[in-house]
Amino acid sequence: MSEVVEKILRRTPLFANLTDQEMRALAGRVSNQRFDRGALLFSEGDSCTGLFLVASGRIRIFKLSSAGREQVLAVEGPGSSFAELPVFDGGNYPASASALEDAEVLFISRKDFHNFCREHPEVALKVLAVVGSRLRRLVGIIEDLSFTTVRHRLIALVLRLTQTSGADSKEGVRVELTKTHQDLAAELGTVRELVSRNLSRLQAEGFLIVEGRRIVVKDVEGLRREQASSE
Amino acid sequence: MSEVVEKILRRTPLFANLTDQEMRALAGRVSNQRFDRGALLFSEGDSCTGLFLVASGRIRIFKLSSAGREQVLAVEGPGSSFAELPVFDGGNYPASASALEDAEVLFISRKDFHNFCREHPEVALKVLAVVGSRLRRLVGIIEDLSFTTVRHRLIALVLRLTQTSGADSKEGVRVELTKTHQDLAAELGTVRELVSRNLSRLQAEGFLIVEGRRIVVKDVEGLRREQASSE
DNA sequence: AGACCGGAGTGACTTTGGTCACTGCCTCCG
DNA sequence: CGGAGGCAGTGACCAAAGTCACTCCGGTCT
Repeated sequence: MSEVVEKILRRTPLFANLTDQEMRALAGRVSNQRFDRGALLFSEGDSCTGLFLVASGRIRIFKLSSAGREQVLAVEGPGSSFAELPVFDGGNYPASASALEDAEVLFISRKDFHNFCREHPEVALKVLAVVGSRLRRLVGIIEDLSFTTVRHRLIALVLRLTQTSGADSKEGVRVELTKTHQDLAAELGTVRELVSRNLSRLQAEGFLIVEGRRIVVKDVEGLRREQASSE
Repeated sequence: MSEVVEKILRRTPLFANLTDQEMRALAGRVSNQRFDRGALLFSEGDSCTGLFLVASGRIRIFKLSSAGREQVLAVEGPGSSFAELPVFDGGNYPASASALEDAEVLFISRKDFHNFCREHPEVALKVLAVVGSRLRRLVGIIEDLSFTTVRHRLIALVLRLTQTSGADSKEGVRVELTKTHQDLAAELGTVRELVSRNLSRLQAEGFLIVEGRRIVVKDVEGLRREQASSE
């Protein structure tokens, strides 16, 4: 197992450039967990036991409202760490985490990671950098929620997908929605119905075609203009 | 000047328990700036030159939308640091900062602070703790924006004020709004008019009395119940 | 095949948020 | 003293967000 763990550690930016020896020391303290799709890794308010690293699959970090609505804060893929922060400020997890797909996750206990950072100042600085980008993302979410509409956010999400996983075809850029409308709603900070309606409206306006869980974007430029005009 | 600077540094949690010698080394690298009420310390997108510490006054960190609306992310008082993060991830400031009151601020350049953290791993860990609570606050803002109404947030703000700066009187708890409705709106993520209207409504419902820029909360328990019922 | 279930689409409606325009009220200042 | 400018309150709208209730569809389990 240890070699596998080391391979994964190498791939995570946090630990990318440790010496072999340091790596081995760290790997020894790491445990390995599996989660089925949909499983809960921890809930908001749980006391923080340590740091997680994603080995495979994707993990969704989210808030749950008392009315049952969800707001996604981040989705972390292989190589990403999460829950770094409660490790340091000693508080509880501020949000919940669940597996978006079957996932493998590495785990380092609070104490072990703490000590490791103390011995390796560069790692602490790396953590700060990672946390910095996390903070930027949160600020971005706040900006979106505070200043824009669901329509705007949906367009942004579609455009992002065309860039990251779009496939050109005769009629436009083909994009797979891997998730349900429910999931999309949680990412956009709204409810299922509004996702559905707004997608329909974009189709009616000729920007894209909805084919079940696949979308063909016919007018990428048009969407860009739409988005820019409401900013 | 150096002694004054040291006194302030002692008061900021980040550097509270350095040795005298370390403190002197740090103090030598710190510069001192004054800002008038309303002055801009930096704007979103500016490249990050270093870390700030508040010596006196309060600093407002906020986002500005293209439509001219503001969303406050944090208000930092004496002893707090801000803009720690861009220092480490090398990016630009993700938000703007202005002085809510006349303020004195200490400044440490990116490079100096970076080096200092490298030499003093405990400081890096402290920074992580500070950043952790910052992240918690941002998550709280997201939660509020995504799940609650303006009314709810306003009630929460009033209740917070009664606790931190409320003065009991015959008719209820007296609270000073030091800021304009415009400012409150920016903190709540809405517009001036809604603050005004919601305050009026709370008054009509008998929870409080508005007397210019002062509020007398007549029914703290009632407000608590209102808030709980919509969560 | 039939039953069931989760996801999706949608009509009708309510509530909330936001905009515009205007009024009135201070306070500061020439 | 009188005007200017900033802040606050409000009525009349309008648009976006959210709710409820239902239908439809496609897969899958038995």
